[in-house]
Amino acid sequence: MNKTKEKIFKAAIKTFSKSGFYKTTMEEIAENAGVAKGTLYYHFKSKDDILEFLIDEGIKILKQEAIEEIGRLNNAVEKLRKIIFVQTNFLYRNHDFIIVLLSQIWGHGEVPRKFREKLYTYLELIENIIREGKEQKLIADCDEKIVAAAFFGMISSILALKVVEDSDEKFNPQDITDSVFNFALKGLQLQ
Amino acid sequence: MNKTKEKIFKAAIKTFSKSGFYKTTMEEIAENAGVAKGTLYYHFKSKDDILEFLIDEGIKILKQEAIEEIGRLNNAVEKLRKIIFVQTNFLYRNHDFIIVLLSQIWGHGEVPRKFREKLYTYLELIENIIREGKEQKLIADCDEKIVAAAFFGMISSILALKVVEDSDEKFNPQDITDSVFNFALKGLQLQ
Amino acid sequence: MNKTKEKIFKAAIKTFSKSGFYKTTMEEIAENAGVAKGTLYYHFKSKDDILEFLIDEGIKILKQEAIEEIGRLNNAVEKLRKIIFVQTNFLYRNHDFIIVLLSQIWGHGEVPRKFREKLYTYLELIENIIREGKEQKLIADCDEKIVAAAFFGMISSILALKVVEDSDEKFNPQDITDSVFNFALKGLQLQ
Amino acid sequence: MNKTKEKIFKAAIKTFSKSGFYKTTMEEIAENAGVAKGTLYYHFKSKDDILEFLIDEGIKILKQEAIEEIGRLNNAVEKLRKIIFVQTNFLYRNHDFIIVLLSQIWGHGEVPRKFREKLYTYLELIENIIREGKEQKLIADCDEKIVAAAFFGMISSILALKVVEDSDEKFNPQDITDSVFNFALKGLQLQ
DNA sequence: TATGAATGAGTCTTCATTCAT
DNA sequence: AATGAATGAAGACTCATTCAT
Repeated sequence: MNKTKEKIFKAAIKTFSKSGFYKTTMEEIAENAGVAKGTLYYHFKSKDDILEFLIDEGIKILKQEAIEEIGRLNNAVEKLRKIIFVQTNFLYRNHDFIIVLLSQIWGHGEVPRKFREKLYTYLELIENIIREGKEQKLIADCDEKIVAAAFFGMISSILALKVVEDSDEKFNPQDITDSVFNFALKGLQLQ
Repeated sequence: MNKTKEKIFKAAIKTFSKSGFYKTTMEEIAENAGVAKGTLYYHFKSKDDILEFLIDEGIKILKQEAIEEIGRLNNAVEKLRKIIFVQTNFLYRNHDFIIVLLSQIWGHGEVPRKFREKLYTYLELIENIIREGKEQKLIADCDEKIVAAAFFGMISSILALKVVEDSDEKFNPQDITDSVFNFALKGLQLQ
Repeated sequence: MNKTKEKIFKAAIKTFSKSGFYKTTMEEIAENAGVAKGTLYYHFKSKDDILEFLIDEGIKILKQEAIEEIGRLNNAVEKLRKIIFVQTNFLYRNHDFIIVLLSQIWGHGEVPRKFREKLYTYLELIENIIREGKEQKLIADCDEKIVAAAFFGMISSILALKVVEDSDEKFNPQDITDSVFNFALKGLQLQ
Repeated sequence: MNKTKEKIFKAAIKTFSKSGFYKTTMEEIAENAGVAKGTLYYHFKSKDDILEFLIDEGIKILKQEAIEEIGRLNNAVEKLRKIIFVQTNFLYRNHDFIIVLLSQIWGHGEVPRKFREKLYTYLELIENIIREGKEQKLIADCDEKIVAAAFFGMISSILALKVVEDSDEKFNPQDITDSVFNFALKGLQLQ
């Protein structure tokens, strides 16, 4: 990704998350990127194309980070803790990305469907860990697909609802990871 | 809500969930409702107004159902199980609503913020139950806000991702409720 | 064709012939028609659609006039004289139309091809007369298709080149008809 | 005309005739010429300039060929036959040129007017021959301007309508010349 | 209550042209 | 001589909204 394209990329994420995809105009993106409107079209086919590129790129990076961190571990439970941290941390650093993503993946249309497909490639990582954990007798019987969806939705909601709202100082990736890990692994119920 | 207004209301939910709020035109809503475009403006101030009405109505009903079901119970854990069921069941019956909601609540803008405020009135129900459970020594120490957000995101994601995608016959509200309840209360880890 | 559509129709012909199809803006057409830009799109799908409608309509009228006038006659040579007059007269009254038509029918593209197809339905009238004349032993052996194309091109050129250029008072439909008829029937050569 | 300029020239004719002047982009011309977009501007002032150059060049060559061929003859009727052949043959070899020309010379605008002026210098050749023929008592009384326009329109139409459409094997310059000559000199009417 | 023709502000997109290299 | 990234003016088109009937 060359210099100009990256400026556009960053401006687009910021602007989409601030105003939403549809209320964002190409004019605005160009302004925020410090280039002329026509330049956007030199680097991207269309406004839709910017969105797709942005979601592609985001999920790709999230997946890469997850794969790298998980690779070194053997224990499925430890992998889960790690993946919670990676996702939390990534969304914490890129909360604009998660806002854009969450605004675009729902619905019956062709576009949200396409974006969900991309997301699934990430969810599969989680599913695999769950499956592994069940084989290792570390994780209880459950439907991996449901659990993967639950993980994604849980973390994203927490981050998107919270990050957007308050800027609570104690609201940091490590604390959230701990909360979510406890919740997800041990459950809420006192034994 | 009179007959015509209800026709519009239903057409709007269906159309928003199918094409998204922005790609949906007033023309389309009118067509699907079987009325003329002008009629929409007799019953609603604007397109935004239809959306707001629709989200208001949805959250109001979800809350009502939850309050009714929970009212009879004392045990916080049972209340949680119930609320999982109510939300699952509601979203199962009204998956178009959750699609619309999930597409609109994220972002820094004034509109998503307004909708989040409405959602919070529902999340508070969950927070209260958690708090109650902690007092009853049934539920472990945790951050209620985070847990409420987690519950909402978890269930919504499962429903929105699944319902839209496959039409798995065994994918029914009761099974999902059980899965989610087990997951949330006992955690994934084998003891 | 209702009142508004007709206003647009007339403004479009005038504007296209003055500035050419591509240099004409929808704004201009709207101004000349005395309506708002959006109104154009209420009555026509697109700028291309206006052009197509206009060419359809023009050729339809030209054909109707020709058929009406020819119907009463039996002699193929008289029919030819009549058709020369009809075409000359029509183009004289609608010189803006012929300018638009002649600017659009050439080329390998899909659009000019479509317009030529429409024109052919008129040229067939001429071909039939030629064929008839040959059967009646009034007209010499020749290729009808070539002659029909020649007739059309000859008359159109004269009208388009002349009408546009000078406003010669003696330049009237009847005189041109006589010239063309003499030229076409008797040829240039002195016997 | 150097090598690069000629590549551009040829690419331009081909592309203009294929897509029309307005739908043709500088990008396309550059691609078809195998050069970069900027290079077009090294050799031509603008897109309009390419068009003008191309029409200038075409008419210049047509005129040159006509003058050369006619020069050797004395008889006006033979000159006419020759000029029909030259024009037919030229347009047959350069049908892309005639398509471009015919698409650009009509209309009230400044540009088509300018191109018509260029065309007139060719039409004058025909007018002169007619005038000469009348003096030689070989050609009947007629309006030279009208006849010249008729000749041009007739031949161009035949070529442009036919050449573009079918690739009839018997459709060759010599046969067309014969048809047109017979038609123009002796007329259609059986004596 | 309901209609639908008309509106015009707002946007995406195209593309000829420029210019530093 | 040639390149191609960058520009921004211009234009087609959309669509929420209005209003006379």
